[in-house]
Amino acid sequence: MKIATFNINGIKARIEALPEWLEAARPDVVCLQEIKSVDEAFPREIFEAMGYNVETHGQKSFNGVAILSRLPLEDVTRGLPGDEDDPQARWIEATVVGKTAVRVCGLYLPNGNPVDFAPDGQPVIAGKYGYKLAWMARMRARVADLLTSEEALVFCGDYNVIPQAEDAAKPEVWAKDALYLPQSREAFRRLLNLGLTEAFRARNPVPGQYTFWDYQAGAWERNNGIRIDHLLLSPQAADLLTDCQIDKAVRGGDKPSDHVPVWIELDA
DNA sequence: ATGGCCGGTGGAACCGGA
Repeated sequence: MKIATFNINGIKARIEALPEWLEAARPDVVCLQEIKSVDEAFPREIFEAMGYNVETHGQKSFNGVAILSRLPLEDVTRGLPGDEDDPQARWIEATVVGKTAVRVCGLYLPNGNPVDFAPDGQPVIAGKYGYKLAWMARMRARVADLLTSEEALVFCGDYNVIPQAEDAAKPEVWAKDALYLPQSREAFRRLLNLGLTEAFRARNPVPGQYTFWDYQAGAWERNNGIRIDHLLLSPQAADLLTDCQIDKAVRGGDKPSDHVPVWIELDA
């Protein structure tokens, strides 16, 4: 079972590039982030015609996540538990019914910038950065809850976290950024410490592998990237992991997203 | 990580992104 994550930065803008990649990569399941569309406006027919079941959790203008799957999807839920008043569409779950059932959670973790700093140099945990860290705490609670089921779990998406220095071409410039602050990286490690395996790092112990290159300042041409799109696996899913790759070439295609797909192969 | 972009909104600038 091939499961991918892809921040498409707008479904309307990627209406050609996304089907092209699906045709070439043929994932069984793909979690999309930043669909930037309400559910009613998502062009589901295009993907249904390609054999995918389509489940969306969108909103107007920003954010929005979706799951496309060639295999049946069951028990679809929308929204990250822990704050019923959160209007931002950043979380969707579904159980993929293959040889082995896999619970797939697609997520678009808040960016968190800009960050304010106190006179002592510490980041102020408020505003957008406060929302990011609170969201990560909510996610941790949801992950812990799901782990009690002992099923194969995949948490994939745009985490907006650079885990380590080797995951950025120029780590020094990110020192005061919400994607790389110690508090963000600690919260990411706290997720891993629940017992999750970060699929790419588990299989590729090489630095300088990125999933995002900014549109500005020739970042792609200079390979000035960061690795922020991740797939985290429960022990039951990690036992089935046979491969994990970044589809870097997608960034060099026509009208690309600023992110590229990352995928795993599970023996499931 | 900014000189340099892009997408969405709404019909011109502006916000949000990372």
